[in-house]
Amino acid sequence: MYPGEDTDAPGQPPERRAGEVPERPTLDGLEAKWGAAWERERTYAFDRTAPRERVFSIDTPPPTVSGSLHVGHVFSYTHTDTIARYRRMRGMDVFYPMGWDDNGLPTERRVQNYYGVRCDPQVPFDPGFAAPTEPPEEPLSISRQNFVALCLTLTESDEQAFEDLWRTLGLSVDWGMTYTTIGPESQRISQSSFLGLLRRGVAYQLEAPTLWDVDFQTAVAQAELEDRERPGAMHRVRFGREDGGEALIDTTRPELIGACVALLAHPEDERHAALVGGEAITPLFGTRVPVLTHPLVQSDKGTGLVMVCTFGDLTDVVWWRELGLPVRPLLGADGRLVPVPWGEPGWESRNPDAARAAYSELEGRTVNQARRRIVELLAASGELVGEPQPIQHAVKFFEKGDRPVEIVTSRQWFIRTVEHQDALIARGRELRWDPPYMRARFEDWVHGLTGDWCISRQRFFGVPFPVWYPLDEQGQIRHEDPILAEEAQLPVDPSSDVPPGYEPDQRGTPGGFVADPDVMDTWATSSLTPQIVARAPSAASANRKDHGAARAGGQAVDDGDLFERVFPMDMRPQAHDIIRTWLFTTVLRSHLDYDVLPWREAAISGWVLDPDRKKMSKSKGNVVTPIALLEEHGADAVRYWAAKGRPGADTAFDAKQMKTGRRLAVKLLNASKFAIADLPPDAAAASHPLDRAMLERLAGVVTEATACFEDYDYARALQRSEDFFWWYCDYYLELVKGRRYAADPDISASVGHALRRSLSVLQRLFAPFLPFVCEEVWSWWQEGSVHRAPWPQEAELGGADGAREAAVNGSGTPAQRDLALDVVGDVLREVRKAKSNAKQPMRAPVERVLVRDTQERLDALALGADDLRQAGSIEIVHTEPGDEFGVEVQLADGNPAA
RNA sequence: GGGCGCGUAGCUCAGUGGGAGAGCGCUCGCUUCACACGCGAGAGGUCGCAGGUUCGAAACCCGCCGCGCCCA
Repeated sequence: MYPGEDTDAPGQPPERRAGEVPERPTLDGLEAKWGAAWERERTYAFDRTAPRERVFSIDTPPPTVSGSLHVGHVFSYTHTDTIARYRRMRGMDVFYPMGWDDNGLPTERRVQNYYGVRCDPQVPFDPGFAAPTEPPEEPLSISRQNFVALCLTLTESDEQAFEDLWRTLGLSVDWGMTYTTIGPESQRISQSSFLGLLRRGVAYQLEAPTLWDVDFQTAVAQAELEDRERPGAMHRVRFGREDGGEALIDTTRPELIGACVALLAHPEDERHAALVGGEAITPLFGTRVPVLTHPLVQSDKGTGLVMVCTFGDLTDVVWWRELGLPVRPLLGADGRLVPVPWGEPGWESRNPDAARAAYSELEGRTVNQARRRIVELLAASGELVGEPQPIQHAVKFFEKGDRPVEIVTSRQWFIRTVEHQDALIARGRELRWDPPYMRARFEDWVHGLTGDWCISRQRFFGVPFPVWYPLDEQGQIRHEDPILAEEAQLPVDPSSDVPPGYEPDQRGTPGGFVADPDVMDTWATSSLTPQIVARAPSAASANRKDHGAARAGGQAVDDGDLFERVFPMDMRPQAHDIIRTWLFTTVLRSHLDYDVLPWREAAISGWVLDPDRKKMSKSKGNVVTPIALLEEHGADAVRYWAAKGRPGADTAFDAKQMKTGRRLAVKLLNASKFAIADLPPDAAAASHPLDRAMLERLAGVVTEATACFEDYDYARALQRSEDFFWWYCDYYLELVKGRRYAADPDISASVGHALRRSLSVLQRLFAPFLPFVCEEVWSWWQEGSVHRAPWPQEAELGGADGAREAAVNGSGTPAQRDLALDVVGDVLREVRKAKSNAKQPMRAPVERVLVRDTQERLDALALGADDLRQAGSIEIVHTEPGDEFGVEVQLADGNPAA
């Protein structure tokens, strides 16, 4: 029960009031109580009038809205929040918005499964459409507009659930600044940036070989690929020659023999030198193909001779481009073999009838089906040499896909990246990386770029390209002559909006226009999160780069100079798995549009692994839901576990750490209650040597924790504070109990002073980690929120105060006082051990203690002997100089115990 | 194949040139006037292996083994 809880109306949390310490403090309910208070008092609101030098801006990762947050999110977002809270207490105005990444394939997939629908752009819009209450057996085909509406509905409820979870976790986000990547502002900025790139020739459209997912039937980007080990087979196939000879090649993709356009050998491979320059003839299809050389051919693989197809893998694309080979595409967008005209130009054959007959066995089949069949055909014709050899090999998959990516020629939008490689490496070196070794991943990725970034997707729930195409008099699309939206129009949906200079009824008519049907890759928008949160002004007609860094020449939209106050931002927190996607693309876009880094620092967090050190994933069934965690342990305890995870390091999920965190939070409640309830009178300064020594130790902790935070080492800051706090509770608080309850205010006031100072500092030291319990204990005796209180400083603890030093007599030098804490602690431990060995309670009286130690340590002991006697219930403490530390304890019952 | 990281007590981890540590778990004890969601005490380690540098190595260097990730 909290103060005032029973008198306030239900649902209305009690107003903050200082000075009341509950009889039985508890952690239960603190999340709801203080979550509501922070909202009411706008504790974390960003002050838009703050000058840039006082702003600390954070480019928070917008979590993908496709179901639920998992414990890995809780982990890394907590790291960011500890930094945000630290900076806020340091007096910074923290710009800390939250976003939701809701556009893109994950949402489409979720909507498909949740409602049992599929998007079919051919289906007309149904204004009265309502989603089925139960997903039907067969997916329902619905229009693009209805599909997008369902996506918006579902993401909205998901986003509310996400926000609730983040509030319960205690993220100190300004919830008045939330954005979504499908929202109008994101669309405007995304389209505006795209148009700028297009005008400057940095974005371009090209009909080209493109990585293609045959299930989603969309282009995908290099960054979205992953290798998966899959079983395959190496087939040795005999090609013919005009002179009747043969050429043997090895391939894992015999189904593409019909698409073969050349054979290649390494230029220095003597074995095939005679063949090079001549021609070979494909089996089954009888097509003549040239035999050429290229340095990328690996002579040690198979026969050293490879076939180049349209297109079996990315290397085929390189060869096709560099050797100027023709195309012979066999694969359709759905991953099946398309009909082709054998015998006609481009599909020449020595025997078109045989080619047609063989191909009829393959046409319309999937890649796998065609592969099985062609192996049978090759075996029957004697052109398969030996048996296929089973192998394990890495196959490229779209990271969200179920079948290997294919390479299909199609018209797509690209952003130039390859020519900026050097500049991007240089940007990566300007950036501060935490931990520093993460930069290697960025450089690896940039060095490995093989093509420009394909940003168009043949999907539905995304930001559309703000582009239409004119139709000529025959109704043919003139792709080379796109009509661009005007800045003032943005955001536009070209499928419903009309381009400048046209009428709506000209859509799809000869001489009229059609919309670009594609949407942007989700990263094409996510890469602009700094611009989105900062509400980047439109570029208008001028391009941004012409106006210099971070100073767009265009008109402000509605937030005036917010952009200039927060951009470039201070920190980008994110996990290491999306360095090649989110981090890379954000650096790229900022470089291209503003010629500047988007942020000063990238703080890279690790993953949460299950106790077997495997990545947590739904398919393994080892996912822990954050809500259950928060309910079981409480937000502060979960945050404690997260904050123990060092920057960049993967961390095993460990509920025991949460129990430890809860223990710490409970300890803070009880220690605060002990210290604050019936506080002794205050003094101008601590006069007792042990009080002063404790404060001096704490000053050292403050210095260290501050340095850790400045170095982004929140975990060590917590560790140092915690180490001190447990010592403080176990030794200091026990030692001073006698003086704390002393009737003489001259004695108790020194403790009163020390307790006030230390508790205040400790509550603030823990505030970034345990925001709920710290706010609770702070509210018992202080005005305002602890999260708006100043970060503690050494000077508060009177450490280096020369005047005060002189005013207090008999408390030794700082070194002697600190030693006194050690020696008193050592002796107390021995006394406790004696009682423990004698199976006596700790309060059991001790008749006599003899301490043998060096004179220096005995002198120090004298400074705290009174407190030692009290804490150990010791009658007399004798000392005896010696070389070795030793303690003899005489318990009051007469039995020597040690 | 290249790169990065990791390997310390049963578990999770801290410790970067000079005493091998913490929490949890385990054993024993204590209803001590803030706290039994507690307190006290104790047991437990050849610091992955091998070599080198050094007066001195868990730490620095070299090699190997194992695990994870990124890239090809």
